[in-house]
Amino acid sequence: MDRESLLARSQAACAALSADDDGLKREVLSHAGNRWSLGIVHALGVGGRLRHAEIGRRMEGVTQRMLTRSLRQLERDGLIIRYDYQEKSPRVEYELSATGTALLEHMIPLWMWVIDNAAQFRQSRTVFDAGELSAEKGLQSKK
Amino acid sequence: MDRESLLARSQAACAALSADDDGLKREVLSHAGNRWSLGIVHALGVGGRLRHAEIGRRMEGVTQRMLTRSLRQLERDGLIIRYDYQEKSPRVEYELSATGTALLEHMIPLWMWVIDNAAQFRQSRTVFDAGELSAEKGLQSKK
DNA sequence: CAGTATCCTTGCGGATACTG
DNA sequence: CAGTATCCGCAAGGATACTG
Repeated sequence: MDRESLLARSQAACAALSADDDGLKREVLSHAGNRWSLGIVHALGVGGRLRHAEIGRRMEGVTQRMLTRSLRQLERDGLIIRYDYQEKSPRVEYELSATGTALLEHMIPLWMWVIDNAAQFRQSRTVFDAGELSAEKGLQSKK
Repeated sequence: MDRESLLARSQAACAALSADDDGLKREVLSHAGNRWSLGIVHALGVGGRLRHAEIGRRMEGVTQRMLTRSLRQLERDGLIIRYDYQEKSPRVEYELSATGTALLEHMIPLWMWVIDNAAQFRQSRTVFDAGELSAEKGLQSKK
């Protein structure tokens, strides 16, 4: 693709967006970026209404604490709804809210593209501090 | 919106996505979630090709260190391109790559929706540990 | 100007134990 | 089962000073 059309396209892309909203976007991203949030939304999107433990079962590696935390956060964000049956052997279910569903839907085109371009991202990991000082010195033993 | 169509829509939304890709999605999110990355991509989307300092000027509050870090990360991710003019009074410019532009474009519909639904997100901040123990006790003095 | 080099704070995320 | 309550490590992010 040539530079010019590239520039034109990206500017067109941004025409509708103001920098003022960056904070807002980052906030949304941080919600989804909360390590488990995205998986939970996805699980609820597929599974409908699920119990706490069932969600946990679908998410390899999550601890109870982080699951509860993430669910609470998502609830506060208005993305999911919590149903507490008030039974004495606890029974709580979660479900995507209308907002949560809409968010999920609006992410689809992005994910589709991401998956198609997976190769672009696979190799790069957040390195940051490492490599800052040793980029070509051969890696020092980590420990 | 009634529950049933909601469920149907969310399931349709997920039909194309497998859980296996969640790691990948989170990786992409984490790139964009790097506090400044999104703003940089946005700035470059609007501004075209910009110098280091010019980007810094457009991003209220960023430190040199974080700016350089984020730029390097984005470069490693293949989202931006770095042009070093090798002049003795340093002159470096950055520009969105084809991949970066495409990513930006694919995010537009999402941001449009987010902005329209800003009210949903404005109030909720990541609280996590705070409020875990005091949700309704009245907030304790922070500091 | 465009970075490095250091040092430091914050808080996310994990491990584990306990409870109604 | 669905949480709380603690404790902890580590990486992100910031502040500041210095350099080619």
